Amino acid sequence: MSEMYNHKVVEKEWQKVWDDEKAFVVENDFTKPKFYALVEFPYPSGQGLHVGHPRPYTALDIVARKRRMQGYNVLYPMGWDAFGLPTENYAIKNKIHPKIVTKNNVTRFKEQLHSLGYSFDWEREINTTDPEYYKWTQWIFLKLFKAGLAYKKEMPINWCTECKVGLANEEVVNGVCERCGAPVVRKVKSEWMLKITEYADKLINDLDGVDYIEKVKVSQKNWIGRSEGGEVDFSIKDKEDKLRIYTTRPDTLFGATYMVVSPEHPIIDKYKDEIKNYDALMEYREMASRKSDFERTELAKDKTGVCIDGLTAINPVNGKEIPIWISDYVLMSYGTGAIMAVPAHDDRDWEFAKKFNLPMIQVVAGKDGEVDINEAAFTDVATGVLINSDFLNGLEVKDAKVKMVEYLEEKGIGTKKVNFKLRDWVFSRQRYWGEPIPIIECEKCGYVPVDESELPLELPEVESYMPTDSGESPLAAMTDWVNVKCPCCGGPAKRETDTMPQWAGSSWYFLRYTDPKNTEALASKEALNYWLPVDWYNGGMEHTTLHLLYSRFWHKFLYDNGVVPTKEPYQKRTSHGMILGENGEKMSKSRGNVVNPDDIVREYGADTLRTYEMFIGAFDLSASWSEDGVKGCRRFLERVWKLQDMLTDDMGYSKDMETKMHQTIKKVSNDFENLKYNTAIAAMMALINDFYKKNSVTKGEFKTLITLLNPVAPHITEELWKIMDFGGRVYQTTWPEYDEAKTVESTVEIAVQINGKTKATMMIEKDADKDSVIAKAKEEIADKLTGNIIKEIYVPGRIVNIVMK
RNA sequence: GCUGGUGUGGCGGAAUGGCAGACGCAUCAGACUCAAAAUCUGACGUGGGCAACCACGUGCGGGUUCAAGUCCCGCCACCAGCACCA
Repeated sequence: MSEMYNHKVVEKEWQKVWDDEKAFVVENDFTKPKFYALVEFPYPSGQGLHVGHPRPYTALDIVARKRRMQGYNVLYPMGWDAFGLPTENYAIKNKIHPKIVTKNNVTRFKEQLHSLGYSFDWEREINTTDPEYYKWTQWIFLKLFKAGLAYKKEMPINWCTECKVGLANEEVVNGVCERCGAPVVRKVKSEWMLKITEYADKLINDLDGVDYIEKVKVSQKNWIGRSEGGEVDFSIKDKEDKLRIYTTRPDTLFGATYMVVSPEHPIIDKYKDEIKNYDALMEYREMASRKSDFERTELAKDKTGVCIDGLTAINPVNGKEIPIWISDYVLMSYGTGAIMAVPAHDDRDWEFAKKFNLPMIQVVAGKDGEVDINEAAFTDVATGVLINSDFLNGLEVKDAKVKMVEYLEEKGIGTKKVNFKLRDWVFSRQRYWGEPIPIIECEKCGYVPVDESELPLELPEVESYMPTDSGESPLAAMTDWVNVKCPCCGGPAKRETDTMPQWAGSSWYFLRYTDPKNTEALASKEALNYWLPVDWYNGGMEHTTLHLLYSRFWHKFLYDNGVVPTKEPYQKRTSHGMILGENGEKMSKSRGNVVNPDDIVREYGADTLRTYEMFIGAFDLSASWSEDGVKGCRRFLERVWKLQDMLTDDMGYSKDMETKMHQTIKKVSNDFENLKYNTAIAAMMALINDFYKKNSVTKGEFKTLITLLNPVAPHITEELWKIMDFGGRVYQTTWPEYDEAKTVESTVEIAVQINGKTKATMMIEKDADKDSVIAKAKEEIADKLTGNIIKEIYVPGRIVNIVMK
């Protein structure tokens, strides 16, 4: 009898062997086919690893291990996205330097990951807070600056009242801070911005060439928000100036009955003296600016506004005079900050017109059926036909749009125009624990980049990391560090004291893994040419419009500057679902449903945890934790272990198992590549159930099973391999092959149906001809063939269906 | 409101248009045991029947098809993301 399986001993033992043998250290051997698998590197928080982390890590570890066995040179690296607020806050609270906090957290995380037996190449470990790493983050920033894509701007920013830091639009969720949940208010500050909008078109178009799961592509496209329309100039009565608007519905121009400009629109100040109700407008503007984003959206249902008394616009297509209003539903930051209002065909304009009793003109009719614009705006572009619109009458909406734009261009009063929702990236953070922005501000020379030779510009040691209410970074108090000579003119100058956001270091980390110790460049050309693009990148959906978009932007910029060889960083992107608590709710301390992976590893073993997380359900859907499920997976591994006691010496497959073996190899091989880990494991469970039924397994069958299972449960399978004396290691063996011909049974059971309902089953030779199968089927159900047979259907190897009346 | 996704036993979940419920969990029974646990074996959608068998079953209502969980049309519920973007 075999000994009991002791995961504590076995797992430690093999983790040490893999380390000693440098089993997963990858060389830049450019002659072998490469496979670059990437998972999002974690933020090393004080809480340690969560059971959610192993799900994606195990999934790609399985693929990485399998691909190695298939002869690929596999890069599967890991590192630390270690700048960030929680570390800084912890440091402030406990008066420990963030550097030390980070180091401790990284040590803990690394031990935990190590205990799970991942095949990461730890010699390529990177850390975004390492000056040798962030030297290149700063280098990329300087390149962006020199290319005019980094600029400083006075702007209202999203200010988190709790973190005391400016946030990117993407970090504000429902008007509160994504991280701490405190309200976000507007605050005007001078901030570094990155012109991601310059790449808006490429970021959308190049999605066509990559293999991302559909929902990621869709949400990136929605976030970038490309819309096609036109800009039109409306004259202002008795004035030189024109009021330019943006619209996606140029076809409805004849239906414009008033205009609305944003409360901040410059036209108001320009004609201050002629506007009779200027004070009222100012009051409205003041009120609008005081509202937080949250309040603005909360109050969205109720439209507010003031009519400008003293200015009148003229509709350029029919010369009609129409009033100009201000309202906060028109945003200065999108389009031109002014719109033409067509209440009959736009929901927002309709609400506004209803509230202020403004006229409506219907210019689009339903193709068939009446449309009552007094009930609601008619916005259906698919079926609408133009009316009351002079030369557009009778045209469908899409043709009318084209014709109107042609007309406007011809008359010189408008042009075709594409707009995006995407805004430039707010890149400044008023914090200590981030990459210093390598810029010096000189009164004479303006913003001067730090010379490349001085990189990395290291974070100075400061006394206090406390953020300030004034909105300045803690670095601002470091006068020795701040006051420098201008590299340009030698005069007195000051360093930038804002730091970069956490997204900076993670925007290019996958490049560094290809050549992590390079001191001359962020990575060598050879390494980049060989390894890029990342073949398979898995990460959370929550990063779709943040990290994923930002890193694609940086990569495209680097591509345009000849630094990287591919347009896109990632060839394939998948996303895992969340792991919920036993009660089906999100795991959190306050809900008391948190499972600690260390406990599971201690009690059941890493292999069990890995197997369970892969078996739990469809990879992309969220799944609830179940300790009973964990036990079931442990039981499965023990059943594999105990197969040792039913071995026969045969190194091949037994005759009755041959088909099943080939089927299983095929299923497992395919499922591992297609995120169907649960069914791959189910297939292996079914296989060993067969061995148990026979109480017998050949050495050949066992060897194949061990190899197939190895990517999921690497420790127990290495141990079994050693006990069996199969030679070498599982990780060095080759992946089993299957013979397609042998995956098909020679005799198969098929169903016999009458009118689609199964009445019997029977065994047939797989290549028996139709007539004999049907004849046999009729015999099988002879007593039930009571009516007239209309049709006889035979789907080879599947089913016979007799259609009867 | 818009976009995407999901809906199948007591539970987690399987099913290239071809025998719905693989695999696992829980439950029940048997074997082993003085006993329990563990382990092994078996049963396990619902209703009816001693039975062989019959009927009904994949959120709801229609449709296509010899055949629908799967395809089409119309709904409902839940989850996620976006949301005054003209």
